[in-house]
Amino acid sequence: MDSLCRPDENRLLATLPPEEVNRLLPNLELVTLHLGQVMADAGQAPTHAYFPTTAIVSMVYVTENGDSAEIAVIGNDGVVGISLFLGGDRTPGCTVVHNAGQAYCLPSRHLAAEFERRAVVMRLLLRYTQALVTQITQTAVCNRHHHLEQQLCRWLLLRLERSVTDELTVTHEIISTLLGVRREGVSHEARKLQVSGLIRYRRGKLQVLDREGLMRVVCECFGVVHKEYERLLPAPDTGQGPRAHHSP
Amino acid sequence: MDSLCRPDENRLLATLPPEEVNRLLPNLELVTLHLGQVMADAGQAPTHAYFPTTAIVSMVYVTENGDSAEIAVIGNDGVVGISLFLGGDRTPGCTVVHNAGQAYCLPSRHLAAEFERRAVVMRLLLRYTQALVTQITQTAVCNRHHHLEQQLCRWLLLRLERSVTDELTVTHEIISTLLGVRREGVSHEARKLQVSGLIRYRRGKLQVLDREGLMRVVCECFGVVHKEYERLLPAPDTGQGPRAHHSP
DNA sequence: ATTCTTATGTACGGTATCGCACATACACCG
DNA sequence: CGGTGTATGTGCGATACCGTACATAAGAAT
Repeated sequence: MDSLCRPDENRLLATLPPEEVNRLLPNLELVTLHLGQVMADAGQAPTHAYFPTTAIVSMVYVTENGDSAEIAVIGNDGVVGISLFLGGDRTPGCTVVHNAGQAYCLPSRHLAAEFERRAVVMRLLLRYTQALVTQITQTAVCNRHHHLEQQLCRWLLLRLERSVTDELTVTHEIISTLLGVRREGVSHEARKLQVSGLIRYRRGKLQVLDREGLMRVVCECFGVVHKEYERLLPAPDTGQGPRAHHSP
Repeated sequence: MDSLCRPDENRLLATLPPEEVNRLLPNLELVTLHLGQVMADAGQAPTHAYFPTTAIVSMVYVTENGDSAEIAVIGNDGVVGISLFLGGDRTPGCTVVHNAGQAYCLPSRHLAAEFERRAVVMRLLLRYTQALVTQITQTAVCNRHHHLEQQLCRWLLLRLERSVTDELTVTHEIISTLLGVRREGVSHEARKLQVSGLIRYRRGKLQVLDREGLMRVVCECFGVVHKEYERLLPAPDTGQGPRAHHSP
C-alpha cells in the first residue's frame, strides 16, 4: 500500500482552507476501516465521525423482518456521522463498511465544537448534508419508479465515483442486500450488462469496462445526485491548485 | 375561519424561547397557502421559508417522464425551505401545497441570518433536518419493501398527524401521484380499508375512523418516523397551555 | 330535474420481480 | 492435484402491480 493518505484525499477536508485543516489535524487520526465493520449500529450514538479517504461505507436500514436497503453511499466525498452535528446523536439506520480502506477519524465532541465555532466548517458540512439528502431522495424515487437494471447501473456509478479503482470488490449477493432485491435479480441484470460489454465480473470482483455505456443505461437519478454533489461541493483540486490561495 | 394562528401553532416556532420568537415576529408574515400552489419549483431558489400552521405541503420529485413521488410531508411540525440554511439554495425536487391553510413566512435572508447568529435557532433547525432525513429515508425503505396497503396507511397516518381534523381533503388520484402508483391501486386499497371500517371516503373527502386500526395495518416505517420526530423535536405544549403565555 | 364533470369501481392481460429449488463452476486450501 | 465452500446460472410458478378500457355514480352547474 503506497497510499499517502493526506487529509485532502477526503474531498470535504480538501475543501477546507489550509489553516482550518491544520487546526483540525492534531485531533484527526487516520484509521483503517475493515469490510463489514459496523460504524454506527441502529439507535446507537457514534463516538466518532469519519472522513473516508479510500474506504466506502453505506447507510443501511434493516427492517424488522430482515429486509435491508441502502439509503446512501459515503466515500471520500463525505463524512460519516452527520447526526453528530445535526444534534440527534443517533439514527434509526446503521452504517456499514463495504469497501475496506482508510478514513480520518474525529472524536464526536470535536466535530460538534468545530461545527458550532467555525463558520467555514459549518457551511461545508451543511452543504454536504444537503447533497446527502439529495442522494437519499433519489434512492426513494429510484426504488419507486425505475427498473432493477437501471438501479444497478445507478449503484455501480455511484459506487465507482467513490472508488479508487475500476474494480469493485462485491458479490451479487451483497449488491442484492444493498438494493433490497433478490440475489438472482442482480445476477440476471449483471449478466445482461456483461453481455453488453459494460462490465465484467468473476466471483466477487466486478470491473466497470464502459462507464459511458452505463451512463446510457442508467436512469436520471444518478445524474441528479452527481450534479448536486458537484454543485454543492465543488472539487477543490480540478486543474491547478486547490482553491487558488484565497487567504491574504 | 376562527383560526387565531399564533406563531406557536407551528411546533418549531413553539419550541423556541419567547425572546427568540418575539425577535422574529416583526419579520414573520402570516400567509395563506392555496391548494396546488407550488412553493418551490424544481431547481428554483425559494425567496421565503414557510412555517406551516394549518397548511400541509409535500416535497415531491417528478421524473423526466412525468412519474412523481412524494419524498416527505411537511406540516405544522416543520419548515419549508431547509436548503436556505443548508446553503444550497435550491433542490432538484419541488414543494407543493396539498392542504390549503396558513403558514408563517420568513424572507430567506432572515432565515439564513437567524440560523448563523442564534445557536438556539440553529440547533432546532438542525434537529428538524435530521427528522426530515429520517422521513425521506423511510420513504425509500417503504418504497422498496412494503405493500401498497401499508404505504397507504403510512401516508394516511403521517398526513393525519399534521392535520387539524380527521377528515383529509384528497382524492385517490392525488394520493396515487404522491405514492407514485396507479389511481386504481389506491382505490383498491382504500376500499379494503373502508370495508374494514378503518376509513370512510366519498368524492375527495377521506375520514379516518379508526386510527388504532390503521396502526395495526401500517408497516414499521410510520412508527420509525413518528418516534424520531418526537425524540428530536419534543412537543413543547404537552399537558397544560402552550408554553404558558410568554407574550406580555 | 337534467346535464356535465369528475371521482370511484371493475375487469383483464401484461410484466417485473419474488420465492424457491437446484445446477454449475470458480478459487482457494490442504 | 483434488476437494470444498461459495459465487453465479437457470428454471418455474406465484404475485403485486401496471396499463388500458370502460362502467357507474356523486355532486355541481344549469
